[in-house]
Amino acid sequence: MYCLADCNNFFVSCERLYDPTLNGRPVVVLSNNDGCVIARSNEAKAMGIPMGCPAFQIKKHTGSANFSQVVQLSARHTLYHDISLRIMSLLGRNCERLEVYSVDEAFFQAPFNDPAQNERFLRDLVERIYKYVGIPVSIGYAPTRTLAKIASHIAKKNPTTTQGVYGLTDASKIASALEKTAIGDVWGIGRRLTESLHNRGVATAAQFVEYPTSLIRSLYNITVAHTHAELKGIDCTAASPVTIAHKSIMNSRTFGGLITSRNEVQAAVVHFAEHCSRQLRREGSVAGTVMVYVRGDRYREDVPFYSNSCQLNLATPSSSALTIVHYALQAFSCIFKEGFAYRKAGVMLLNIKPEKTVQFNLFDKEDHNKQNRLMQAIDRINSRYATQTINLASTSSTGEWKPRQKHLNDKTQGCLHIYSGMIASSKKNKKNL
DNA sequence: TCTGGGGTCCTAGGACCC
DNA sequence: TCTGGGGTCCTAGGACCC
Repeated sequence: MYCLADCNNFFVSCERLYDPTLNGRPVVVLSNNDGCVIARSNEAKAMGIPMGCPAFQIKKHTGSANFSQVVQLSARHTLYHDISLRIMSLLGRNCERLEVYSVDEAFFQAPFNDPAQNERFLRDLVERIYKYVGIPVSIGYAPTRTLAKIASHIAKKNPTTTQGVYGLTDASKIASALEKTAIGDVWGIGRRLTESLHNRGVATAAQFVEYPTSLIRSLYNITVAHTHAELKGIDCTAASPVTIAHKSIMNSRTFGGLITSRNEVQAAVVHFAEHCSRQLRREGSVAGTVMVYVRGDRYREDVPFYSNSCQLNLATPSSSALTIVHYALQAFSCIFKEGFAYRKAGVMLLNIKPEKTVQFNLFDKEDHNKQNRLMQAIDRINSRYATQTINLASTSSTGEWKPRQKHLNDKTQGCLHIYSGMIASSKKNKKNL
């Protein structure tokens, strides 16, 4: 049996943890640059604010009377990440074969064969997460991951009857859940597939399951066939590895405004490249390819649009910031054109492999070791003091490219310091967790 | 005025090989 | 008139996820 633990309205719940005045109010958290809605409280959902809605369109959905009630907050991803780590580590200590799927979701195996025992164990888990971390969580369990997803939705939508835990444990429960699940709400069925299935008269998960497997396979691809099988209770993901190394690492931002200065866009690219290389080192990997892209504003019709990307292969795979930045700058100079206004840029690392598996030749090896020691020293200093204590000289800029964050919550400013204190003090209670 | 960021997997089609 | 067949590898683009 697969269990799925899913945090309720995660980013909003994190904000409420440090600012209880947000409880009971319609709250939305906005993406970088305060662009789109990426999390909503139940109250905000009830007002009809859709996920991904551009911030300036919120009013259209709520009406002007309700709009004044809505609290908009700029995202604080560092905080959310830290809270996520606490939840995941609590789950890891209590559950078998934990697979962290995203910042607010994780799969694990149900510990018992008996449904009543599982139910008790999972309810206790939900209570403990709320007690020790303060975040409400829903847990669903079922024979496959896709069904566990549906079960967790049911738990989330019916908190009073389920107390946050719901199991699809027998055929009749599964059949009734599939009938009530719209096809577009099934994990793996997105907008395009929903449209296509609607055209074939398939509106619910139950109708989808009725479709013959051979027909699904001939009309769609293997991924859709897997989703189809999983809804029937056939596990298609058992062979997937528990720990998954990244195959690509990306860092990019939409700028706070339109930028024409070469220096400023270049500073952003250097910043992204450094950030990517830091993550690469954390994972003990090296990259063989660096890709850089720049683009204008796709929504503005009054300024000429330009978009381009360049990919370069490294002579020897590396994780050194010096090397990655060097190649990123080379790629950047191939695609940057004066006379255009830029709105976004990004760096992507590809051909990633574990450092241990790479063969260096004698001369590379020496250089590699030298740079490695330098990077380790810089990483140590930055992790001890602050991320930007030491950085490359080429990153200095006026910061014009940095995204806007107009809606940071004053009450959660500095909460990371409080938070570190909580972690330290919680160590005393470790055996209770 | 204002429209995010970071990933994965699959497929079709082209290039190339014998 | 008739212009192979089978295989691999790579890439771009589409679709999906949170």
